[in-house]
Amino acid sequence: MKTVSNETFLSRQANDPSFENIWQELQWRGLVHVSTDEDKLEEALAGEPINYYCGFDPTAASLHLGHLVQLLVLRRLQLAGHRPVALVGGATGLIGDPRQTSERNLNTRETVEGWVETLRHQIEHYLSFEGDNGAIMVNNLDWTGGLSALDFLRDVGKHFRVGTMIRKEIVASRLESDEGISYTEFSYQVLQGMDFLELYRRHNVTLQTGGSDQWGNLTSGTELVRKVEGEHVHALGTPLITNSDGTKFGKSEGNAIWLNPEMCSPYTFYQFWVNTADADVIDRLKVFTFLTREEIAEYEQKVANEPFRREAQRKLAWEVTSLVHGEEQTQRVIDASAALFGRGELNEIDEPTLEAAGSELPMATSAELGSKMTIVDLLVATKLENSKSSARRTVKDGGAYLNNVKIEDPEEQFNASDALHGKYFVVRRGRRNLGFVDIS
RNA sequence: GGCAGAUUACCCAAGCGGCCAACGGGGGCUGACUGUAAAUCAGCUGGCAUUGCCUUCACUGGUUCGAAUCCAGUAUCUGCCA
Repeated sequence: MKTVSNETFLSRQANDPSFENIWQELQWRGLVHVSTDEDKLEEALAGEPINYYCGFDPTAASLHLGHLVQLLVLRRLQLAGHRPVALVGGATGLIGDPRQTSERNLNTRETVEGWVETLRHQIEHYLSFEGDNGAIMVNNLDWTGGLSALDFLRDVGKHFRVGTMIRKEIVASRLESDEGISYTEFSYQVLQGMDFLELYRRHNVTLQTGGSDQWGNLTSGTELVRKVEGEHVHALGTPLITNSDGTKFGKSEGNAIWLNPEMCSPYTFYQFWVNTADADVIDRLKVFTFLTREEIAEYEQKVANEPFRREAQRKLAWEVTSLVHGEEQTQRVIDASAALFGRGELNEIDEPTLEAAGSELPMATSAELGSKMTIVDLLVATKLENSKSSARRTVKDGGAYLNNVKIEDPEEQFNASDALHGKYFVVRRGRRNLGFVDIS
């Protein structure tokens, strides 16, 4: 989706000029958790443009919010004049980095190939490919795909000490767990190290960024470049984004917040941000928006003085949703949210507005329902519930609403005469989970 | 290659022949209270044609009136030995 208008959109982004340099700004935004020699890195980033990279492994059909943090770090550095190299892990995605919990199931080559393409398109949306420091896109399969196992062991393996490798935090914890770790996943850090070396040689890349959970893999690269090329290159690890209440950031209803609108609707995406807790909203503005230090300070005041207005949450949701889905789409979901969450009566909303709002929600049509329907049928058809058992439970709990009216009888039948404008139902589960049914 | 042990629902984890759709905790959902926030308290948390039935305790087969629980084989993992 790289278009001219995308470049226009990107051209409106800017770093905060009140900072002495980009390093200072990254620190203030809370984006630096660990790094190699801090003074030298700050110096490098404050000086002549450098080339830097971040890798994205195709382990799913879309990037998610964790990746967005990395994309924004890439973009902020690009805005500071440096050249980003975005790496898609066509090779590393075939292996999978070790996770804390358990060994991964390998995906097929075809699957990974497909995901490489979708990730590529997603990444292109966030970086500028124009101008002196236009981004470069690479795939690590290009330099590993043709490498024989023997060459790999002789040319690369020799530089890696097993003692160092097993001391990496993630490897050590997996070794100690009941699960253990396969040779495949154990080798992941070698592949990532190779990437840094390769990019240093091809594009003079001297900095790798990534999540702090990737720290072991990042240093694997800096060490390899030092051993082979005698050069001290840099690594920067961003902190894990956490919620103040201890829950995992970036999930809604147990599902990841994906950047792909097919996998997470813009409406759901927007709602996710609007629901950010007061205690977290300022941190989120720093990480996920280009608002300046001064602007964020104003929102901090607003959260402190009149939290019930939720202005910081609304601003955050607007900024991030338009970054990912565009302003036009964002305006549509805001209008939908206003109509459906409004205090007013649903049947006072005019038909076009209601229809537009509904189209942003999980939707069902009469084709999926009979002429007679119960609240249980409607909850399941709109996918607000996975099963009738679970829908019945919600009704029993008192959390089921049809057109803003609580429904307490799971057997009660509804038909067109109960619908808004004779054809629409707004189905709700709990306080804020909405679905839409069109029976026209 | 040898020996010993493990495999339970989203995660951790109990159960060791019937009282097991399976204790407990985490997570999640819903309600009360609210500001589409947090905290707190309460209920719920396999499916369906819901007073009943069906599928589930790694997999396949067996013993038994009856198995998550016993036996055999298979797979995967862990530890020790080689």
